[in-house]
Amino acid sequence: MSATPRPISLAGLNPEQRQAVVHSDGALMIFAGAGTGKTRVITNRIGHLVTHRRVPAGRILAVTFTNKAAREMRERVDGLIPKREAVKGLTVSTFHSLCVRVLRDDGHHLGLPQNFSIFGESDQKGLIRGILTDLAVDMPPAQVLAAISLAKNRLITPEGYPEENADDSFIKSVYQRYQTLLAGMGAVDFDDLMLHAIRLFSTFGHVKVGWQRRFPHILVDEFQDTNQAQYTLLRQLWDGSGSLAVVGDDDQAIYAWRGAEADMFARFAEDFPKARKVVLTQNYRSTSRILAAAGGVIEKIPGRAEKRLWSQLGDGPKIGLIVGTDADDEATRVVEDLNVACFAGRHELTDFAILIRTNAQSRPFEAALRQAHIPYVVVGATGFFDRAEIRDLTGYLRFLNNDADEAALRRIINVPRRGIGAQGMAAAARYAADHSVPLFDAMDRAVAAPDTVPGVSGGARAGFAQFIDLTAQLRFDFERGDMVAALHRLIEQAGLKEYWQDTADTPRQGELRLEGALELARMLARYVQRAQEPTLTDFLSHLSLLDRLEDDKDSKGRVTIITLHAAKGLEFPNVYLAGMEEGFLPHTRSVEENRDVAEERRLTYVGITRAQRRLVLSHAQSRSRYGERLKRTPSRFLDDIPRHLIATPDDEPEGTNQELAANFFSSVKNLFD
DNA sequence: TTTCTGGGCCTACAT
DNA sequence: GGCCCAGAAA
Repeated sequence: MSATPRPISLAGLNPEQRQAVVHSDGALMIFAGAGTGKTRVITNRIGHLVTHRRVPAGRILAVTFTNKAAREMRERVDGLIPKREAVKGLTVSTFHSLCVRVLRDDGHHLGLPQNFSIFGESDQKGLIRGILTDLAVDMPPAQVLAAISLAKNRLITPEGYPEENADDSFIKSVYQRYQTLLAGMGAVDFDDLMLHAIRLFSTFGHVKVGWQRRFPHILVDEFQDTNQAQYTLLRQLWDGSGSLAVVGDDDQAIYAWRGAEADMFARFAEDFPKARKVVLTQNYRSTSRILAAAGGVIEKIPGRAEKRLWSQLGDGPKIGLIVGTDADDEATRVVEDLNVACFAGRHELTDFAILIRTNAQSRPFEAALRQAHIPYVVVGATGFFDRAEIRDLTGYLRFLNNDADEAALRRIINVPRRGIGAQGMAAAARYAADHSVPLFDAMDRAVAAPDTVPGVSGGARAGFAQFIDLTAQLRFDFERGDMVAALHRLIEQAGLKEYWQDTADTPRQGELRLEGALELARMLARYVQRAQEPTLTDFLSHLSLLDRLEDDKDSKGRVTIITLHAAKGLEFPNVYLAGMEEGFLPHTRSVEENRDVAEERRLTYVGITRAQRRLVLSHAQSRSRYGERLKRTPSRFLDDIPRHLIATPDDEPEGTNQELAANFFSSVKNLFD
């Protein structure tokens, strides 16, 4: 037993923050405007529970939006409580990670195998594409998938899916079939993680009670972006003993398209009428001008609950406005400004972020930064896991973990080339469907007894045989021995290394692929070292649940390019909000679909409030798309920012000429020191 | 006949 | 980078 740690000090907190931290049992809502010290409140609340109220850390669950946020929160709690042991057993995780844990432990009650696969977006699309092909319907899989995903986030089962019109009935039938296929493969998709956990808790009371007892104290970050499924899970998980604290900012709700409800706080207040309310309004991040600009944009939302943020950080510089003739010009001007500001203000490159609406916007900025020899990171763009070699390797790992995982099997069956094509696979699939056996069994039979599976050519049969031998050997390697060594053998001996080199466009690309593969091997090695009981299943879960924010390079000494959605929760001294024009903010899709532009307004608000000191808005007068030149108009939200906050060409930049000159000479001098 | 290869097209926001 | 289609290659 560890000695009781010394109670943490609450001296640095303002009165509202302190209320939120020391609130005892029951429901608690914390309205935390941008930059008002939300994470501080959560971590201090955890610290307070542990050190003042002697709650064992293992009884506390903190739910965050991303794994990255979870890791940061854990680190901050560690920093708060010097006695490490006191926080041992604390659970900080995302909803999805928590559900994986629940389902690995207790999913067998639902008939879910312990080694179930987790399907990502491309697996889902592949599955849907297959169904649509079977039904001879020509339709983009993404559209059907979006409908299914939205239904799941709203807790609508295939049986409960509406049949009001032909479209609904069609989606319903695809949805039903999709779920059957997933179940047959021992697989769940991302949304299912939530749904299955909910079903598990509602069907098996004793399982629910077990988890409830485990976490009497629950804290939820970014509560405004919780969807119906997540909220339901939360309500199942909390039995009313202990405390349930939800923290968030309805002005920063930007995930309605993912099934988050318009006003989660209102729902919470209805469900827990006795909930204590705390509102945090003192902003510790931004200058008054930035807050005024943000306020101008957000205040226009009809029916919004007014809360005025204030700060003591002074006016700061005026807000910059950069207008480019086209996307490249916008980027060039932004980078020029960034260069000067970095130099004049004696900033680090880390202090700068370029915020974009869509990933496609990053290209011109990357080009301009490269041209200026300024290092940068694009956060969460084409992720590590989208790379061909990584998908090949994880395909193998997934198949070895669960040989019913058809998506993985199809990915790797002809990698490296084994002479198996569409015809061979179609023949095997036909047999599998006719005889209700898994696809892999059909392949196995085609090899063992060639005549039983019609339509498989000699070449394909030889390929199947080769694949079966290889995976049998690999499975043995992974189950018996050192997983890291087994992965290296897979890369070296299964022909993948040669395959990646041979199919690369340039030798350099081949090298990069091998490096990518070795990076995955290092990730496995790190996992094996850290985990108490390393398993392939568990490692794969970790990989599936990694968020796109996590695989980014260290941003030290680099400018950050990041989407508005991914930037939520972050802050930078200098922020460029790019593409402030109709089409991006608000996005064309939100206008076309006649959706509420309020969410676009909130997204702009999120962008503005990332800035600590200097904010620059930029837009382009035209953009070319598919060779076409499109004229662009400035965003309507620009009109909502009070004119006097925006710098005119006559205004002095942050650094005066003298300062500029002084900095120049001192940096030249540094070169010689 | 089946697999392989090259070129055109397209791509919100993401756990 | 993936998908789809057309034509080359085995």
